[in-house]
Amino acid sequence: MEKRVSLKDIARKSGVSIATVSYVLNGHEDEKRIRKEVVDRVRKSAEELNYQPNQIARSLRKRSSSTIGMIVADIANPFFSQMARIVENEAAANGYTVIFGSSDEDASKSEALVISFLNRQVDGLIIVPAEGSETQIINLVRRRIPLVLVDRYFPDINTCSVSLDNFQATYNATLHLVENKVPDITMIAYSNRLIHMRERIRGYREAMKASGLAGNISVHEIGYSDDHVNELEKILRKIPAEGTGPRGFIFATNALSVSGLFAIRNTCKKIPKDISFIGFDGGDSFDLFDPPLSFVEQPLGGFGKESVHILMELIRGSGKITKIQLSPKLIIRGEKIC
Amino acid sequence: MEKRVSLKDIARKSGVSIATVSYVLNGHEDEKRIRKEVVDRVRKSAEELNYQPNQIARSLRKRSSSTIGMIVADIANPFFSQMARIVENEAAANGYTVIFGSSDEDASKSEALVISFLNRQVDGLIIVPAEGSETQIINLVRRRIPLVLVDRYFPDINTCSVSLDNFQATYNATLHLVENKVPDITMIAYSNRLIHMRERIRGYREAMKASGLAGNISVHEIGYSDDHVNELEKILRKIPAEGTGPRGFIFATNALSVSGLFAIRNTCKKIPKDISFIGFDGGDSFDLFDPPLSFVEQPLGGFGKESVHILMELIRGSGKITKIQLSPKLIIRGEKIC
DNA sequence: CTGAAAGCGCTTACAG
DNA sequence: CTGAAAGCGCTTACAG
Repeated sequence: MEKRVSLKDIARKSGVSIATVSYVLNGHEDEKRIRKEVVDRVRKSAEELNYQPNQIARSLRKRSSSTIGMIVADIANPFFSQMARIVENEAAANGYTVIFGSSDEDASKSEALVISFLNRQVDGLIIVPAEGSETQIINLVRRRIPLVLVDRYFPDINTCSVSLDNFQATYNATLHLVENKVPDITMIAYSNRLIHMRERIRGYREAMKASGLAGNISVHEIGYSDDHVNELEKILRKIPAEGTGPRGFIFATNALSVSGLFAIRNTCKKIPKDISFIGFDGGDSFDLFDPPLSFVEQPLGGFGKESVHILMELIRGSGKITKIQLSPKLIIRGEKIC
Repeated sequence: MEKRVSLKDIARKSGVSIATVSYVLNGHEDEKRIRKEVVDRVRKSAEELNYQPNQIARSLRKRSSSTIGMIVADIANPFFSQMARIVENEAAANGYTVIFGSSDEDASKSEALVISFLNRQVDGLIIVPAEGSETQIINLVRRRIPLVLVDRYFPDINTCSVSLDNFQATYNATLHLVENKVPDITMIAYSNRLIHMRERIRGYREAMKASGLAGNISVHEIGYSDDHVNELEKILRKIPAEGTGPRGFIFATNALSVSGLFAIRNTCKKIPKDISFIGFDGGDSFDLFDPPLSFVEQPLGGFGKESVHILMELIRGSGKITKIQLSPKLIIRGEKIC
């Protein structure tokens, strides 16, 4: 690589000190009362030399890198990559760059990323916490690292967080099916202790109870590393061929919803005749279905914007702990298009 | 944030100089012939103080940040987010962190990202170049910045690149339809001067000519910012109701393929009865279709791995320009599942 | 065997 | 109005 031009080069070229150049280029010429003539000379030199500041040097000196770290479960997953895109834009609007990392829902991978990001002196972290990552989160809180948890949080740890009202999400979804005379409703979830999953399951259970269907409660918790489609096919095959109507299925995540669609297709069940389907998050697969499928919509834009917004406040020094819970929207569809 | 422990703290605690601590912690204790006893003392202190190196300071001194910048069109697009994930993993395996940015296929946004990343002293760049970004790429080459272009490249600019054999991809796809007695084949592409698009279109054209179907050549180039689905619906509605068989459609990108599926559904055309469909890249939407849809498969893993691999070589100082062209795979499916 | 010292490229409190 | 100087936390050529 070529040698880069530094403040020193500009200083030499314009016959002033490095300090003066720094003041001018950082817009402190007024408070430092630099002569207009000098200001112009410096600006011109910087322009001519095509000066670009070395952010690393600046970061070291300012003890702030204008970088934030974001840890998601898997950046290849559309739910997270869409969120990442919004975070990227919001951060850029605030003059920040984002480093991303994928934890694969694994606490030790997550910890390695946290350490790597902190060593790179990120100014703050946005984390989709993995199961079992309580210790590392507590550690961050203790060290007063600006931190926002998103999608999930730990009820016992006092941190900023942006999450969905997960209880309401599945509660509403369940009620919707009940109102449509679907009494046999199964919830498909991950076997995961994290709050977002527990709340989604609880929402379903409470709605069933409230509808007098406590006896029909049926929750399947699938392991993260299981063969989802295969597990779901097993469940679907157990449905008696002649029932009293469609059987309801509510899926607790987008990945499970899509696996559900595969299992339904593979077992030749039909939506809506055999199955009343409610997925989680949107996606082309839901929209392309005819009739388009119903789902719980998550406010992705809100997740991204709020988390950056809160993090910026924390970085600027407000010690305020903000916990935001966004409302889900139940998108109901059913009209056949063709 | 708490004050971090530095080499100085360890030096004081173990009663040696900062230099010695640095040597020990960087594994130079043998070549510097540090006494075993001192080595142990330093290691123990570092451990006890829970020392974490400040990468920013190290980067400034070493003039290398162990960070690479990757610019894609849109990280929210699964094609790019999947590639990003592989790049993340490969880079991590080499001790590198990745900063991502989305250009939205806009040369000026891309340039802003390039500048921002260089100011952050990235050691190299992996770029999915936007249309019209030749100048900035030439600039990078001139400055000898380690650089790998991926997905597309500029034939007139001598850079490392990893791309698909795009000509072969659509050539094969077209021949496949011809062999299946589908003579009326339309190519749906972006109106874009970039090589990957031109080659995909050329592959189709040449295959048509080679099959004696030059008279049937039909290419639709859709603007990036147009309403794709709407444009495609217009095209589909022009197909005469009673034809001599299905009409072939080959889509030049994944986004276009998915828009195509929406347009087909919206106009109530049926695959495979009315339309022989060949998409680009995989995806749940293709797999969920019954029968599953055929498509040109891109070696995403290869894109990610090769680009990081080549970039690492460049960073290590090999001046070798490597241009890799990966082979597409035509995935043909058609058996109805239900 | 070990350390003093220079220096990476900045910013900023302080002096004049 | 402007600059000398210290210092952010490291690495490394050099001296002894």
